[in-house]
Amino acid sequence: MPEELFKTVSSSRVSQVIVDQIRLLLKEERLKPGDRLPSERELCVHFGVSRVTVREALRILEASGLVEIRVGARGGAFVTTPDARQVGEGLATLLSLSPLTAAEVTEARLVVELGIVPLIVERATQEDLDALRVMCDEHTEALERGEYTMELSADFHTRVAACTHNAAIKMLVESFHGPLLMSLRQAQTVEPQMGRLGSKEHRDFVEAVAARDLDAATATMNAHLQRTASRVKEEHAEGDTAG
Amino acid sequence: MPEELFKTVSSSRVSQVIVDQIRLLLKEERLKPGDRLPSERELCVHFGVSRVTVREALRILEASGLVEIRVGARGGAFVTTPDARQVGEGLATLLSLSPLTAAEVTEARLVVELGIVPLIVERATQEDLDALRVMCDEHTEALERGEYTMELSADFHTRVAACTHNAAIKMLVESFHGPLLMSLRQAQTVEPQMGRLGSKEHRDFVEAVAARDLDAATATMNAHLQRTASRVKEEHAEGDTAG
DNA sequence: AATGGTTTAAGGTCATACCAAAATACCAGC
DNA sequence: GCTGGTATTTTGGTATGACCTTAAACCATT
Repeated sequence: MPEELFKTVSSSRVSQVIVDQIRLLLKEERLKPGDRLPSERELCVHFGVSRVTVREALRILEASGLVEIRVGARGGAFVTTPDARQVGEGLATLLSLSPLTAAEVTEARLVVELGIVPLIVERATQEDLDALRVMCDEHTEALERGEYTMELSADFHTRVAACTHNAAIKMLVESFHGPLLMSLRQAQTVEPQMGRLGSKEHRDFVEAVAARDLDAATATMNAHLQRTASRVKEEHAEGDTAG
Repeated sequence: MPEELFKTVSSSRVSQVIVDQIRLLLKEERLKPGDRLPSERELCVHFGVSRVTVREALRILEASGLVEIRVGARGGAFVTTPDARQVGEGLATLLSLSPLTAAEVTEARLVVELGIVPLIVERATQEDLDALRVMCDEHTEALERGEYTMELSADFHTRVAACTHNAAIKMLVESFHGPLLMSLRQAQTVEPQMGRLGSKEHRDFVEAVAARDLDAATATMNAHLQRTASRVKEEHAEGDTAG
């Protein structure tokens, strides 16, 4: 008896069916960001299910980052505009719970951030360069005041990624520097000389990009990232995999 | 009156509080993959809330890919082992709804898959090479039978990424080739000569890696990816950004 | 005009009941 | 003794209906 005759009876949850329907509407753009779904009670009669079921569906959609739920009059479920921050955050959440070592994530980061240097050298606009230079100045000042944090460094790397003018890449790098993933790395405080060196490398990189000097830019970024990587490794005392 | 006296009362959702608590247990590894949470009714009395609330919390955790819910006796919420497939899927869901163009994603993919070639050349084991060769043979056969699909190609790239022996990178590449993201790209069917050429490039790449020839491996992969990229671009008729 | 209460629409929570599915235990029949 | 069906129990899934909280809008008083 060919068992292909019987399609796996998917007695999936009613709430899941509702989720799928709404998700489909989103995909087909029949629901656009900012739109408001009917109220829970309206959805009940619309789908012919109880409010509990509708609410479960909304919880799932909310957890997936597809809708945002506001209470009060004029409240309801609103389709969210999917921004990079959210995507990166969701990614980071899963990453932080997956069995990845800090060394692995750092290496992945190294590949990406080094791989995009050619794009940056090629595409960075004057605006990009100005913004980066301003950032470097601010960081120098923060350093003087002893207020230089990893977060500032992360901001720099994120802004650099934006120079590719590729939203996917920007998103990727942002997720590497996301808040949740940052907590993975213990090195929140930066020793003064460390920060000073890192800050100088940032500035050198910007100038190399400004000069459209791919080799110099790559070399600078490479040295910068390798130094960070080795720090992560020694912190975790498992620096025996990489050659 | 100094208004700092009053701290903003945060009356977040009860279900969210429960989610946070369980998430914390996961993060602290007091709950490990495979563990089973108490039944819904037990959680009710434990948290002192109603079953509806507990269920909403479970829906959120389930949607986040942290637990899996099974029905029946001995059912309940089980902590999932976070695997790459799941991570990639969640990522792809958001990506497919974010305003990323296929061209952008393709470029990001190009950066990553090209950037990891040095790692692969350095780290690929004999097992890796054997597996890749077997894969190439199978693909050739599939090609003869006219059964060569994009999925097979995706499998190859995923297996290649695994040669880095870095779970983060493997996960990243997998997410690029995930099922949902695949649906973004229309090119599901592969024209015979296209598949033949791609398949040959796969094989050339493997041999270059086997010979530990970084330049050849990079060049081969680059050509292969560039060809794919240009196809995506022409399909979307917006190939005017890249130089 | 500004303040403060009231209405109203919406989500948030609770309690109870019943249904469905899955694992187990048990029991009849061969 | 083994097989196959049936009952029970455990657990999630759904439905109702009620009540509370929030936030916006509306209105009345000063």
